[in-house]
Amino acid sequence: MLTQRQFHEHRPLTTAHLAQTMTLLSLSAIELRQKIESALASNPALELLEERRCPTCLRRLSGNAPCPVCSRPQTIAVDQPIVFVSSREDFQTHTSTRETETPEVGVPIAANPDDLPGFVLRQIAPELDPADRPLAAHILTSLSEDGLLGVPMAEIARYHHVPLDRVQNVISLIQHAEPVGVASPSPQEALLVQLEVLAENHSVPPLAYKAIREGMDFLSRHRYNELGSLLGISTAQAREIARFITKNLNPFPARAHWGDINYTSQKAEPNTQAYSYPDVVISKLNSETEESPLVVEVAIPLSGTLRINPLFREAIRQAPPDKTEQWKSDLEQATLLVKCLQQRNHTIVRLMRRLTVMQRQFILHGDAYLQPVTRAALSKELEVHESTISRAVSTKSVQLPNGHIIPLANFFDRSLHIRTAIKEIIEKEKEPLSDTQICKLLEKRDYFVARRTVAKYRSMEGILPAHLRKPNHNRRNRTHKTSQTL
DNA sequence: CTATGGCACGGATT
DNA sequence: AATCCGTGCCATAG
Repeated sequence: MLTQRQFHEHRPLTTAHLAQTMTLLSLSAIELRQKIESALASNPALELLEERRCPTCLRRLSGNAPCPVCSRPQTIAVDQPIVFVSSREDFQTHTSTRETETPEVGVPIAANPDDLPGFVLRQIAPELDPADRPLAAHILTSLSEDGLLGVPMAEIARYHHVPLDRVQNVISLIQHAEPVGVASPSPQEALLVQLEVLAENHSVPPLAYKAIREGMDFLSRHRYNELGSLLGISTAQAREIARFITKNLNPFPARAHWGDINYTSQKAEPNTQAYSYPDVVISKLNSETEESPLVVEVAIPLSGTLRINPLFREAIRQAPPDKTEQWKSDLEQATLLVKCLQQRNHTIVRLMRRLTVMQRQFILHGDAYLQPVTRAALSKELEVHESTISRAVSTKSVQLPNGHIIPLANFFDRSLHIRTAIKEIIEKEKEPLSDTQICKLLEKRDYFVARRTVAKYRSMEGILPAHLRKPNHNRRNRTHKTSQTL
């Protein structure tokens, strides 16, 4: 049990406090913004202090501390990341200046999270027949919050007096822009488009298409045995497929990101989570050199610092008698919120500091270098309950120095590095290698997994068993990068 | 006999 | 407490 900090408030409210800390911790930056905004609106004791920028690097800072990047000690160890809380989303100003120069080229991460239509439009502009612009505009403004097409295609066609297939063409163009699958009429179609795009650069389980096309119903309900019999495969295999799909595809393109998807959350949750909005941004202090400390910015989606309005604290003494109770409780709630917020940030900062040290290689060099770390181990180190880590990790996404945005949970993926290693081995193999042989090769790279597991990963990646693979003399070279910055 | 896939158990995660 | 994931054991295919 963590005794955390003893708060010197006369009313500690420990249970309420703990409960709220938990909730706040599990909120992503976007959700947190809503929460704070509503608190600000309803509680006069809260006050949003103006944002403060570091005079040198223009980072937006939270609280009163000096800019941790610019005021760092000269002698800073390379493996010692600089971790701090930063107060608004547009870190992009200093990490990527390209964006402002060429707005046509959509760099996904730099998008304003509130402007999905414009973001997509910029990407497709070069390929879009100017005559179709109104169509595209119409489509993009009719998107639902999830990024699906809210109105029937026929309606759009009728409205503009154009043939249906022309609308279809525009939609198809839009679907292939980031976030892939937007403007699909249904989650199902969004998945299909994503799968198609994914298949260009990766191998995908061949049955995934059929699973989505025909087994969507089972898929969304986790009815794996039914799905299995539909596809003519075992339940376990069906689960593999489903796993692949949930892991790599997103039925609601405008939602968070590749990764965690809620098939079940069909309930009208006002989840306004914008697409690709990182909760944490990791960059290199000096992006030129290889040996450079990491800079980790934990996002607070507000421009400024939240605090208790000191005037309110004063005023409460002379409150009109009928209001004292109300004001008191306002003040109480406000302090609670602020404290919890601080604690949330504190926890995340500690978490990220430890995590970035352990996963430095992964952050810099990609999937193959991911260290297997369990949440449990980390929770022990940080002396918090494991569910705390779990909550903190599962809802958030991180932007890596290479610009990719991934779920923070990926930092704990126990199999990713092995899977990429297996893919590499098979890419390079001359003759088909059996699982056992692959297993041995993995051992040489210090990856110790059971032979059985190799088989699983292989099928997970949609790679056929050895006896069904072709001898690989001139297999296509793996020069495809997933998303070149164009 | 070897290579793989199915099933089930136990630890990790949520 | 329910679910997911890596593994061991066994059956089956070649």
